Amino acid sequence: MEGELTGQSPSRAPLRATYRHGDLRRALLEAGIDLARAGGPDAVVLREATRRAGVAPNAAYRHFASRQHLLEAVRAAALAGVATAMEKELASVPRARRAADQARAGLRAVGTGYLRFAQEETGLFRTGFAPPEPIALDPDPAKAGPGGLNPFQLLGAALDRMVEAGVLPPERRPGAEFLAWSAVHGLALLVIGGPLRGIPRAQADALGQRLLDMVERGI
Amino acid sequence: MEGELTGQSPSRAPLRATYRHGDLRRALLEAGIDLARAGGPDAVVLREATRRAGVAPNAAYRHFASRQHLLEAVRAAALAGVATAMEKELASVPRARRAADQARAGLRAVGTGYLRFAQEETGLFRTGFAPPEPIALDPDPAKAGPGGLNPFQLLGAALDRMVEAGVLPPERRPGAEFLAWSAVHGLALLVIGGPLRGIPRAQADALGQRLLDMVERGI
DNA sequence: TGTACATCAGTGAACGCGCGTTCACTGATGTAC
DNA sequence: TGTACATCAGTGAACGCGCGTTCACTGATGTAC
Repeated sequence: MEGELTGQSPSRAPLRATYRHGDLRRALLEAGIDLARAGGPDAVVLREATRRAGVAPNAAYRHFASRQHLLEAVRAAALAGVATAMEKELASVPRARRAADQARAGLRAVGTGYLRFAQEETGLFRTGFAPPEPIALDPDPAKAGPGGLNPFQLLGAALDRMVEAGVLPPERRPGAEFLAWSAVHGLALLVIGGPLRGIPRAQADALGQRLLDMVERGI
Repeated sequence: MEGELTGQSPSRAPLRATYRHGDLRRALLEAGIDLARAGGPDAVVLREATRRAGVAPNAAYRHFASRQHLLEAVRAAALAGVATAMEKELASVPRARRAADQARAGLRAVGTGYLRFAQEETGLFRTGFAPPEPIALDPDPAKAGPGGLNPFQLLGAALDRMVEAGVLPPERRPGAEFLAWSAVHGLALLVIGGPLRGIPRAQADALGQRLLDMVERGI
């Protein structure tokens, strides 16, 4: 190996002054996230992650039992990113006079955050929701945003608030998250990899709002 | 190579009496479809297709310029399958008295066919709509059902009939296919690879109908 | 009807690829005395 | 405060894998004469 401990490794590895890395787990995870960001789930490659961390390929096994485990950690981070985008959108909702308007705006914000993340972080989004592995949205904190809720929980909470505000009849509440989620998820995919790929951002956003109109009216 | 020309090749290759195969292109395409059916797009592997056709690996290059071209042909077949499922559902719609009901039932049928195909032919569905390649729904006849229309065109036609029947205001028609498609596409993915994976068929169908209610009401 | 020949579908062997993963190891670290 | 030692994070080399693809070839077919 050229570059020994202190030298530069072949590809964009950070300098390292010591034999020990210091925080290899984090470094690998972050390399994995970068890879996913740029190329989606298939781009999350163990060897490349170790290369970027400036470490031998097998060093990864001190921190992840297999490539699959690294990928899982990256997916959790991606979902946390979705949650964070939703929370950000929620936080920017202006305070409404009527509770009904407030609740509706909340659901919109959740959907908008989801769509925004899909568009701005396509690779991560695809990694978070990559088939064929099932999407597991358990309450794992690794999948949550700063507020502690994961994307699915944020959506559920928004719907709960709609029921409380009297905008959504309680008998329609059960399962409603799947209807809303379906619509938004589908549009996200059509925009990032479907026939709508590459349409101007403004147009995509307009379509997103129209879709949210449909959900609000039809749910 | 064991088995020479007339013998059996290693894995499930059909007997072959002659040096020439006869219809290798079709055989490879069908092997590719079987592979996609069982394992999605990544399972469409050139070497395995040739194995199944009982032919040397490089023989494929007489008929497909590369693995990508074979995959493209398989994807077209998958989309044609979606169109066929839609047409089948459309054909089973009972004749309604009012044009409005008829038009609404048509849109429902299109959506139902789509969801049914996703559930019954998951691997092919995923192949048809696999990222990261963009979904290209041009009027290629290879992507059409027996009626000559591809899935996107069938959806558009159903929406046109809704406008004619006065169920959908004409000013809402432009872009409406993307709203409807988003909802149905999203649900399909949640059911085949998402948190709804593995729910009982009846329940999935019920959710599908509820989703179509939402679309009908909200579009 | 028979023969020579061009065509081109399929053969057989080989390539380089990067991957995930295993092995026996080495050397930095922090802790117990 | 100094030293011996256990721990275990990272090393270096190697593996087998199946893949897509290229090469120079061979032999079945149909066509022109």
